[in-house]
Order: sequence, then structure tokens, then C-alpha cells
Amino acid sequence: MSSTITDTSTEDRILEAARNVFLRKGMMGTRMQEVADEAGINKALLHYYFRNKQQLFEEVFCVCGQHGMQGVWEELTQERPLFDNIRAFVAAFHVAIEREPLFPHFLLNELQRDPKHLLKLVDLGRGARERFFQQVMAAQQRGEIIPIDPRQLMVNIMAWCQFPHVASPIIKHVGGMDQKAFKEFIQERSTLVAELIIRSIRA
Amino acid sequence: MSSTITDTSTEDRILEAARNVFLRKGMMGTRMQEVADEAGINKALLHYYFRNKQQLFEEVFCVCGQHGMQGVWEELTQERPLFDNIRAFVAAFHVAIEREPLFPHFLLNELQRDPKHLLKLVDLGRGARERFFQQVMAAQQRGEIIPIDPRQLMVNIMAWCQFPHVASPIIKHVGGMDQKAFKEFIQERSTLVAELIIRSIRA
DNA sequence: GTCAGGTTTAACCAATTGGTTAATCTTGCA
DNA sequence: TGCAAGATTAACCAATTGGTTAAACCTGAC
Repeated sequence: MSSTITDTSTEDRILEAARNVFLRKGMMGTRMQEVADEAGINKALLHYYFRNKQQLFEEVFCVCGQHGMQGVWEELTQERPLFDNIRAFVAAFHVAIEREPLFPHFLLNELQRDPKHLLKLVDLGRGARERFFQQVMAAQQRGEIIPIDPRQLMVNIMAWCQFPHVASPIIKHVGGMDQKAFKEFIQERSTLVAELIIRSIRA
Repeated sequence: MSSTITDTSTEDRILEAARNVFLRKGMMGTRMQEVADEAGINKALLHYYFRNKQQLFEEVFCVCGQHGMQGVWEELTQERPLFDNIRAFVAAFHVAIEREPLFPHFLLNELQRDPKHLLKLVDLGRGARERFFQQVMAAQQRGEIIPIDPRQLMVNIMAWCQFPHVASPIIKHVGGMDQKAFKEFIQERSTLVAELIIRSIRA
């Protein structure tokens, strides 16, 4: 049966292992053997649970949800002043990335390789973004912020939140940071980013 | 001889083809066959000119320089007010990326995969960055800008310049842009970014 | 012409890898 | 106990791919 303790345990071990390896190596870089090893099982058993690599990939990243990124978007659309929404969003974003630091690089990479499969993940934030755009335009009309394409603002926020993780090897290298120093560097950003974003658009 | 017209032409065709394929697919994603095809030659001839894939890769990206990125760094260190240096740097950066839009994503990706080979490319800007850091700290002491870790400022600038290209599939998708609209979106940034960066740090 | 050198190619090789098969091992149950 | 069905494995297969080899093909010098 598919409800035995061992079953679910095995299937879960596979999903967990696959998620880790996929995040580290990307779809193209992962070897089914490595997933099997990390799950402590045979490679054939992998194909017994998931027909092939593509299906395993989609099961992990499309079916199983996007690992806590959706709560983050909602921070953008609370009934709060624009600046407070930005602060909350940036903070929540940093917490989410701290839980899954490899995710930004992974997602950007896979989307460049094959957009059609993972773009649905991106769409989950669409509603929140649209409401955020409206709030930005409203603040603009009230003269609270400078005139700016809301999409540019959105890209600016995302860039400052995600880029440091995507470029972490460069940053560590040129800044002479070890892992600990880098974490502090990122930690400092979680408040800095919001304040500088606000400074950049405040009228 | 290695100075015949045909020779150099063949070797150049290979280097050009390799550069294109590597930029599109990354080191791991490129197939030697595809490079050979794009160069219009046999796969064996590829190995006749370049012993193996790794050597071809390093020849293209380490030996042959970094394709115009070094002139950009110098814009950071001219004898100009800080804000003018930032404006010039951002503008030059956008021009450089426009010539080679795939380069940011490629570099970030390869560095995450195997830092040791390409980090020397990053080091070419070290001198310029250090002088820039000094100028930032000087402006800080004169009270022209707010207190900020110059490294954070540097990351902020790089993030806004590079991230849109790394995340181009997402941006096109959520913004409903085709290639032309995206180019306009980027074009708008080439002046917007510098002004917003300056707003974010101006005292 | 022809011969020697570098150039180009077709055919081949070995290793990797996604995926399959058939046999073996558990386990719950009649 | 013994059987049936799912779980697990070792061995295997076919396709891809980086790399090699030996032969063929210029082309310029004598």
C-alpha cells in the first residue's frame, strides 16, 4: 500500500533528497544516482516512485509548492502605508531566503534554461504585485513618492533582495568574507535595503 | 603553418563559436559537437586546435580577456565628483551589457558552479573598486552622503545593473513584455538607476 | 610531379547516465 | 504456514558525449 509508514518515509526521503540536489546542481546538473544516494536507496527504486527525471523535478517544484514564498507576497498588500509594506516585504523576503538560500539562484537559472515549467511559480505572486502597483500609483498621485514605473520599483526591490545571493561567490571573494562574515553582510541588508529603497523614491 | 589565412580563420571561427555556445548554455550545458557545428567544422578538428573542453573554455574566457568589461571599471575612478562617477559607471555598464546581454547570467552561473577558474576575471576591477571605496568614505566624512558600508553600495549598484538581465524571463513574463518592450524597459533603467542610487545615499 | 607538413575527416572508443527488467525480499493476511 | 502484492535490488540496455586514431586531403617548396 502507499500509506505504510515505510512507504511515505521512502517517498518523502526521495522528495527531500531530490529537492536538495536539484537546488544545488540544477535540473541539468543533477544525476539520478546522486539523488538515489542522498536518499539512501537504489537508483531503480527512484524510477519506481517517479517515472523519470522530469516528473521528479515537477513533483518537487511544481506540485509540492514553492516552499514558503507565497506568504512573503502577501506582506506587500496589507492595509498599511506603502513604506511599511515595503519594509515588511523586504524583511519577510530576507527570512524566506535565509531558509532557502539556494532558491534564488536555482530559480533564475532554471527559468533561463526552460521558462515554461517554472513560470507558474512566479505567477503565484501576480495578485499581490498588481495590488502593490496600484498602491504605488496612488502614492505617486498623492505626491508621496517620485514618478516611477511601478515595475521598475518592483525590479529594484527584487534585485536588492536576490542579487547578493545569486552573486555570493563574487561578493565573498572581493569582500574577503568567509561564510560568517557574508551572513552578517546579508543580515545588515535586511533593514538597509528597505530604508534605501524608500529614500530612493520618497518625494 | 599557424599564420596562414585559413588557419587563423578556422581557429577564430572556433573561438567565436565556443564563446557563443558557452554564453548560451554554460560550460556544463555545451556540447563539443554543437561548438563544432556552429564553427562549421568536424568535432575532431576542435580537439586538434584545443586539446579538451576545459582548455577551450579557459582559452575563451580567461586568455582572451573579458570582452570590454575593464573599461567600465575605470569609469568609477575618474577625477570627478562621486555622483558623476556613479552616473558614468552605470551608463558604461549598461552599454557593456547591451553588447553582451548573456554575460551576467553566464558569469554568475559559472562562478557558482566552479569559482576558482573565473574569479580572476572579477579581480580585474579590484583596483578601481578600492579607489571607489575611498571616494565613498571621503564623501561620507564630508557629510555628502549617509553613512553606509561602501561594499553595500557597490552591491546595490551591481544588483540594479545586472539583475534585470539575470531575471529577464521573469520580468518579461510578469510585465507582459516582448523583446522590444524589454529593451525599452532596460533602456529606461540606464539613467534611472544612477539617479535612484544617488537619491538613496544623498545626505 | 612529388614529397613533407600541417589540416580535415570518418570511424571508433570508453565513460557516463537515464531508464528498464527480472529476480529477490518484505509484509500483511487468509 | 503460505501466498499475493508491494518494495527493493543487481544487472543490464541504449543513447549521449568527450576524446582518440588513422587515414585522406590540401598546399607550398623543391
